Amino acid sequence: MALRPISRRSVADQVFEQLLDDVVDGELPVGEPLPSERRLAEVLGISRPAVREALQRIAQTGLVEVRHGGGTTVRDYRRSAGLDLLPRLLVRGGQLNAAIGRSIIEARAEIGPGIAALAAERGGPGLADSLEAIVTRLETTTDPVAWQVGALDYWDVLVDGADSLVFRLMFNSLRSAYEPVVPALVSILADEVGRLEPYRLLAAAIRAGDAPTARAAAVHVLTPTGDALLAAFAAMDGPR
Amino acid sequence: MALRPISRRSVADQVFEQLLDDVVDGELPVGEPLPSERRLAEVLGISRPAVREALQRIAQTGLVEVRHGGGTTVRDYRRSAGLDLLPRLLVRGGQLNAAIGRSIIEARAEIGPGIAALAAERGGPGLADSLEAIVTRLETTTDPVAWQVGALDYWDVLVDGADSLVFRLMFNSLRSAYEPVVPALVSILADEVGRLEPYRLLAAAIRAGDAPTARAAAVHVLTPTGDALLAAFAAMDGPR
DNA sequence: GCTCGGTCAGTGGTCTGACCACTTGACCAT
DNA sequence: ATGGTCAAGTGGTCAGACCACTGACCGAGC
Repeated sequence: MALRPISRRSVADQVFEQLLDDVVDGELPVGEPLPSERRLAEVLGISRPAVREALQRIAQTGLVEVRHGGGTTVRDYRRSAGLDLLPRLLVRGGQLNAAIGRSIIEARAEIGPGIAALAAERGGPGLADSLEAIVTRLETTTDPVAWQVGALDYWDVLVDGADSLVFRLMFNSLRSAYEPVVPALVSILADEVGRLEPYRLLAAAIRAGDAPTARAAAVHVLTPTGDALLAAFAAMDGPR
Repeated sequence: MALRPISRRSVADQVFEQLLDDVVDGELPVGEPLPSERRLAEVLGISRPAVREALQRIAQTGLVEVRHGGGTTVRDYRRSAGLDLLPRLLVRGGQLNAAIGRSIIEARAEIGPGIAALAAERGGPGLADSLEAIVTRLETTTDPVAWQVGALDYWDVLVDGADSLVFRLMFNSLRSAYEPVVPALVSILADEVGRLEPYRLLAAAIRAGDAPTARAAAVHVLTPTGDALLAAFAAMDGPR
């Protein structure tokens, strides 16, 4: 008997997601005033506090602007939203958005080497030890999903070593977008599972404190999976 | 007569900021359960819905975890918060945090050239036109704050040209952290105002569709101000 | 002695209905 | 044209109540 956990979204959660979708899909055009809180509560058949909680969260995300006495208006999320929105954009309605995925891979390819270089300058041998410990753990990991998550842990440690809060927060945002879709992507990445050599080389460069080499090694860590994913996303998009 | 707009924070806003500060400062240790909503409402002398709105926003930011029936616990914001937290970290209690500032400059130096390269590949002459229009506008700008904001507009357009949603959202987060502190930093950047040549060269590389040159040009755009700010931040930190 | 299944206090989730504070626009007096 | 007044509609806040859930406790049963 294979039971699945019951999902029990709170009312405010559902309103939040519904509003988010409507804004991102453009069903609520930019500049458009939202229905009043009372009206939303009435239409949705819920209480006003529930509407407000959802609305405040939407505002926190930068998708709408709430003005006391002046109504609530839709903002252009491309201009006003932050990176925290990314997870919700990558997968919406259970579907994975290929264009967003492509963008993530591009950004990762650009940022990853920089993180590796900083980590090489600041990490020291202790960091290299931690990285190699993860590589050793990956050696005995056969489940491909667990392997990918382990690779994320490798980067997690690396980002810590870079000692840069901005990169840390960026990584958090990217990770929380990427991690949930790993199971869906794992078949694409099957060939990469077990390729530990690039990770070892990167750890060695970190140990040596050699930033340029670390930068180059990071490229070799990222490129194979990046290319595989880009190809898959291109296929998903279909011939345009 | 120089009038300043009246700031009129809502109750929920104040609770939000107070909780955020307490979490970031570590006054509420990670893993610690928060007081219950009822208790918070009582202690703060406000209603429970107001507490809840603040709490939901804090949870949206990733600083706490709320479990139905199980209380609310503090999370490690370095692991769970996203880049949206950055503006609130850079300036807190009216004070500018030098370590965060340094981190922002580092990240900008790493990401900016990548954006320029992508923009060169994808932008085309139209993008170069827009960029040069901004440069022309900057020529006649004497107010240093306005000049810095104009420079941000330049990057805004450039990011659009890169056609990457991830970089777009990153830029939004960085900009909303940086822009509010421009007035405070403008004296440090006084020497840079009017240095338009790097911006012109970058626009030219974009027009030529020459990604490597654009990347190098971006470095020359970013380095002078970056170095000046890093020096200033180091001075703020004092001799360690 | 151990596990299982209730029980219950405390927590977050939701609702109702009321009032306050603010913005907006129309209208009016100056 | 300017500024004052007012009413309608909006978001902000409050109080109190009830529902749904978690976690710890505890006794019955093996």
